[in-house]
Amino acid sequence: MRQSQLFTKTRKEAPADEVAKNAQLLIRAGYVHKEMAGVYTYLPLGLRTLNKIVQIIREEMNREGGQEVVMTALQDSEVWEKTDRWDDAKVDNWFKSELKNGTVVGLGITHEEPMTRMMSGFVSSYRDLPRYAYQFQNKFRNETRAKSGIMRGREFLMKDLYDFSKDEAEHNEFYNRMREAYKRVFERAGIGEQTYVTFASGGIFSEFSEEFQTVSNAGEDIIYVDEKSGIALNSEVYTDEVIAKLGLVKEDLIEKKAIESGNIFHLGTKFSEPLGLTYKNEAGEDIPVYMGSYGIGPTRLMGTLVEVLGDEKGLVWPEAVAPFKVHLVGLNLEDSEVKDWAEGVYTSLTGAGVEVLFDDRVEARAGEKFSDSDLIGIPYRVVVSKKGKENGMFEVVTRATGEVRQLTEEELYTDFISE
RNA sequence: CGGGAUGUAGCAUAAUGGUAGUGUACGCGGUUUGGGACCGUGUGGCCCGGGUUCGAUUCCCGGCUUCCCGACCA
Repeated sequence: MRQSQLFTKTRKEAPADEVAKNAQLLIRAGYVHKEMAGVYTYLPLGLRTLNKIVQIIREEMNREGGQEVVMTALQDSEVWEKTDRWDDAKVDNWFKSELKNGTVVGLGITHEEPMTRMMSGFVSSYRDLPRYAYQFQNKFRNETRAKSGIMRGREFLMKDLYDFSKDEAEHNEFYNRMREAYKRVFERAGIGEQTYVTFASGGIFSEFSEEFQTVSNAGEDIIYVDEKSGIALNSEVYTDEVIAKLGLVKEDLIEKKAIESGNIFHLGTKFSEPLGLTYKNEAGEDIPVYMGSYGIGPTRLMGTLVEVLGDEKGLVWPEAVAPFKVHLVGLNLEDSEVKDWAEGVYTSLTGAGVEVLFDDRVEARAGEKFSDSDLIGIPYRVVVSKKGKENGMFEVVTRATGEVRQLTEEELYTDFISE
């Protein structure tokens, strides 16, 4: 993509109404646009990154047998009344509205209910289980206080997967696979090292749920980490009893702030029973389906990456989620020879399938281009200039480390295309 | 939802009971050209409603907005 055609622009100053690092940098770099408190639009660069995150998650879900669907945002209140999650006294963050005929509807806060009801049309025998369905879908939550930029919004993208298993053992087997899948997601997104599987309060079907907590000062949660074992506890279950049960020693636990970047949960028959999702076993008996839920918010994950990896100059994206792999920065483009050379490199790289953002702006000065490049945070900056043209070299800068290399055109192609 | 702030140009800010200045961005002219360079010039603005007042962007009341602290976050 040519930067001269990109409709977004960078800004030197962050908006006064954003304090969160993620919002400041993402807005300055032109990745997101704030519509309202807690509601952000994803712009061309931001959407590319968001889609990369989504794709990583999708691949890992598919690998474990997940089948992708998209459920509706608009929700029928009836199904939620059956599980007693419609009443404002029970769940207070619904956006509610009604149809012209008076039927009461809401915008989905999560999708256990409709997913369970929908599956009841397809599951009737033990032969139909287990099954796994998931989606990427915008959730709406009428939070009393949106904050932390894109980390806690009123409308946000969520991946939610549900497992439909015959019994607890079958569910647990899948749950364990999901834990590993989640680890792979965070690893691939570039924050595996900072992300801990964390014990948290469970629910009626299990003592614990597990959260994926990414250590960051921007976090809202307090966790206690045992660095030797890599086990962590959420402060909500930080008791002597739990510590002993997990075989940990209190003195070894280090308190840290962390962002909840994912969650896996045992649901048991909490939804299948009230919604009538049962199957016939081999003896012909009706048995409620045993369920679990698995959530990751791609938009929150994007914010987490900014919080954890961004520096004073701007965004720093891991290659796997960067909007482009290469930021081709053209200097001295008023010189037609340099321009032709830069265009040739752009054509060669893009022709070989390399994602390139080409800063082809003729009027912008070098300093501005470098600052923009740092802010936008693409992993590799390739500088084409008159100086470089004269000795046949490109300057290649790695954004994350600041490493600078001088490569010939051939070395450049070897480096970026061969893999 | 309780408490505290806030609202001036696309963005960031200043002053002011007599209709507002600066930076940046943007347009034009020129000098520059590897880290947001410079000179000149121009366009562009007081959240909404009510009250006080000869006169309100300014003071008062209400609303809304946004932010912060707390509560909440299934």
